[in-house]
Amino acid sequence: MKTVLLKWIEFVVKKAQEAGRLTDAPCLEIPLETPKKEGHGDFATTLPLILAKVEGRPPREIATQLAEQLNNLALRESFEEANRLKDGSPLPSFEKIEIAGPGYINFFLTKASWHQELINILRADKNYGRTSEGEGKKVQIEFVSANPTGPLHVAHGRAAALGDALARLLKSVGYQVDREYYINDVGGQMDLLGKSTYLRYRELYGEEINLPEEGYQGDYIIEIARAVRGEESDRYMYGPAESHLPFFTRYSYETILGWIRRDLKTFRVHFDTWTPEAEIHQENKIDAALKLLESKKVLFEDEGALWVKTTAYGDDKDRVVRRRNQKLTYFAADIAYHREKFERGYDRLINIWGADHHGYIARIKAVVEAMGYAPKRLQILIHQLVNLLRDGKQVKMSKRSGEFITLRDVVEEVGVDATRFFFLMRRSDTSLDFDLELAKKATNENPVFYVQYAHARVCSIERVAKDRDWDIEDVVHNITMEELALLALPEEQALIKQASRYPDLALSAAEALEPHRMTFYLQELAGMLHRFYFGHRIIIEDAALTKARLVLMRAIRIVLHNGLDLLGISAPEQM
RNA sequence: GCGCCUGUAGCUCAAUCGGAUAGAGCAACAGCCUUCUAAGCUGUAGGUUGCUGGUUCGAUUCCAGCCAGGCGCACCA
Repeated sequence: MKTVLLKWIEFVVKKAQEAGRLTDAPCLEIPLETPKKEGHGDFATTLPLILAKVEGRPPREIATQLAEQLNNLALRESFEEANRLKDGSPLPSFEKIEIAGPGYINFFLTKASWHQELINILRADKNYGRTSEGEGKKVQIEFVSANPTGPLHVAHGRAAALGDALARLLKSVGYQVDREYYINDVGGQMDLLGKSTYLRYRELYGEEINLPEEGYQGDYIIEIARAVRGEESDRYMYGPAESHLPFFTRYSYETILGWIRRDLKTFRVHFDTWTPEAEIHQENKIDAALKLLESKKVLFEDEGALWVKTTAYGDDKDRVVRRRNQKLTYFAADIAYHREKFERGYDRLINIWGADHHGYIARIKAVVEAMGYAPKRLQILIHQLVNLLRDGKQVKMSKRSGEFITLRDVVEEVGVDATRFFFLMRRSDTSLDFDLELAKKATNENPVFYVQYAHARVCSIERVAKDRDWDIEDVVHNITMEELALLALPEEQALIKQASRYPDLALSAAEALEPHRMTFYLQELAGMLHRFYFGHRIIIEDAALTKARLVLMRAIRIVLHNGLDLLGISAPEQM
């Protein structure tokens, strides 16, 4: 609806420019919003206010002139002629076009236009809201990527929900999306993990142990040690530790990665690719990346270490890629990893990182640019950490001390749907309070139920209608514009309008990488549905009106379903 | 000290790339179930958008400087 209207305005502006009524100033983007106030029409543009400066004329004068052209029937015909070829939806008919305030143009659409949109929703059904703006470009989203040294905790859950919702959103607007998990299976942390398990294992045999300060303290390490004892008995009690540690490292790593995979699966987050850092270290991938940097003349040696001059690209200090002891840094692998991602043919890369990694952005962007990739192609989304509360009191969590609440704990208590919705309700760059007690309540304080209940409610209405011998599918597929004309109440109009905003909302949420907009939208739509339900009966004596309202309900159901689906949340038919 | 993020109703948060009178939920108070699901609905109340300037027709939004909070500033990953 909005898209076609935008095209129409664009068309009129272009014609005006051709006719010399407007200067040829390149009009970047035409603003078109849905006003908050009823009296301001269905859509409004501030275009005249923007043009006023370039034109050197009062905005109202420009508005008057544009409005005249927007009402011009001959122009309209030629637009429709041009547009028909591109399978555009029909241009809505206008009740009136009005000039208001300092120079707004307000569009009032006829009721019939809105009824037509209802039919569009029903026809598109599960595809309603899907667009092709992404033009099939390839996007990769790398997220979670938690170190395999412990179970996923709550903040990882936020990243998982965010990345998955973004993937769904981008896919729905026409991108080809891959989800990727980068496994940091290299480095001192892995040795420490193996050592921690080994010590716990010895402890099981009665030995007094001293876990190193930096070691992993969590009970899950003991759990892994027990598993080793179960499978291997006491064979690792003998001989030097050094010869056993690799086994313990690998065993712990595999066990934990198994947990991570399992928990993500439970959370309904699927990854297309799991890339171990170790893989990057093989096959000379790092050498190749460093050679590329060398050819760009950004590598230099100092004090026996190899550095990359990231300050040349906006970083605040240069970074080491090979230490004095000749070991490569994590950063070196990350450079090679990003190079590989670009070489795999992605148009866009999106990394989702926790706020504690934000200091890393400048250097990775610098190095990407240094390698010759447009820095715009890499977007890094930072999500602030999660404040876990219990009864309003902060729970301090630290993987090292072993005191934390896992994603799994939360999902088991609260459920996948509620957990995902909670994580997605807030903008990612604000910190998130997650009160376990509150979330566990799962009552009406939890907004996911509000939205799901709206969907279930429509389904319930349809069940009752069927009991009373309504053939819903027949009604939905064979409704006519004449029958829909019975939907004349302001509440009905408002519901249709809100539902029609859905495609535009999905698009803007995807473009802004802000899934939280969808949660707010759905709450609004659900609220309108509940209010309508309370004020009006759907199935009534008047068969014609019943028919029209059943169609309206179905349209709302479709939008609620599709919206929840974009968030990876189920739309139950019964609650 | 430097950098990034955030300051909006008592609390948690929105606000459509700068638009018209800044909106929801929770908490509080008063109501609504013989009806298609009360996990719902109706009503009341709540604001100098952290502070001070600037940019312009117009600022919660952009810029500068303060104030407060969070996070980061490794030849760790």
